[in-house]
Amino acid sequence: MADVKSKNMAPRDAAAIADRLHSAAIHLLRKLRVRDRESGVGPAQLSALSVLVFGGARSLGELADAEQVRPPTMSRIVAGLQRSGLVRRLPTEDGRRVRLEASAKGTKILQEGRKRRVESLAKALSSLSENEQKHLAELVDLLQQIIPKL
Amino acid sequence: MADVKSKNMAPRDAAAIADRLHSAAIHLLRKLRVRDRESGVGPAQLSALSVLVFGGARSLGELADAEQVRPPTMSRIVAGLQRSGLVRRLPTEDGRRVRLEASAKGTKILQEGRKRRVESLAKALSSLSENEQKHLAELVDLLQQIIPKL
DNA sequence: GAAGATTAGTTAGCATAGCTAACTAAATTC
DNA sequence: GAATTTAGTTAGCTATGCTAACTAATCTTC
Repeated sequence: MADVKSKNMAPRDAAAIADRLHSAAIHLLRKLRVRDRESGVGPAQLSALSVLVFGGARSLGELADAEQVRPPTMSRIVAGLQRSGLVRRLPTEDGRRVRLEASAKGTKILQEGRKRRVESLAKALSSLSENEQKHLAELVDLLQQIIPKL
Repeated sequence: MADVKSKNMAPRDAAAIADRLHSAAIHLLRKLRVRDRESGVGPAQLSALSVLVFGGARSLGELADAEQVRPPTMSRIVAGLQRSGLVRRLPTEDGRRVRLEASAKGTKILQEGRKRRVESLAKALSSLSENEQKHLAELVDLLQQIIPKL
């Protein structure tokens, strides 16, 4: 097919994509939540923990920025993580700041959750062709590229 | 040019994909939430309303299934929608069931939200190439295929 | 170096949303 | 007609989001 550069994304297609992407994200998370609940850690806590585990230690404000929530919200999320022994707070030279880092237990719990998600995803992916599976992997890159621009 | 990194999906990459998809969905929704808040309707209410607007009227239990939440949760979501005049409840032949349908106001609010999301998405998409934009639409197709299998 | 301004984080208080358990009311089954 | 099943609600818990207002530490400014 002579598909060409002139084929632009018509405005009405953008609307459909936006709606479907929105809806897909909501329902994807609802499904994954089922498995994540096995960890006994809430979704916001799990996501914040994942930043610390994969991205390294940082301050509360930095973590709030990374998670796109307000400081009071992150303050409570971290309090929960600390109460469960998944995160440690260490003092810094700047007496106002705290340094947050994942504990061994926190790292372990996160990796177990990761394993469960991979299981679920692998099962779901098995309904797609090899090609589609590889394609999906590439497409997640695109999603990650546009999120910071939203 | 600027083509997505073409790497194979080795088994160990499945973990990375699962994590990134999970994280991308979380952060996508956090971004969209900012715009959605302008509607004055919460995310769960907005999503349920969208099912009624685009999918048509149905019972509370059916709506709960579509949204993958428990009946008590949907009961409260619908109560909020009704309180705001976005949804109507009508009796059915089966006295236990209710028929839920979006009101004109509900439909209008949803479409305004859709417009805002499209604006945001279109802006973000503008940083991608033509080709990448088309690919993103395919990603949504794949996501919609795998979500029911999760 | 003290007064004031800024910055980091917490506390308080409100709303939404998720769950389970236990209830009411209607329909179906026996 | 009694018992069971089904649809939805109510009550009560937890987690997450917000803003406003606070404390404490640091930085600025004179």
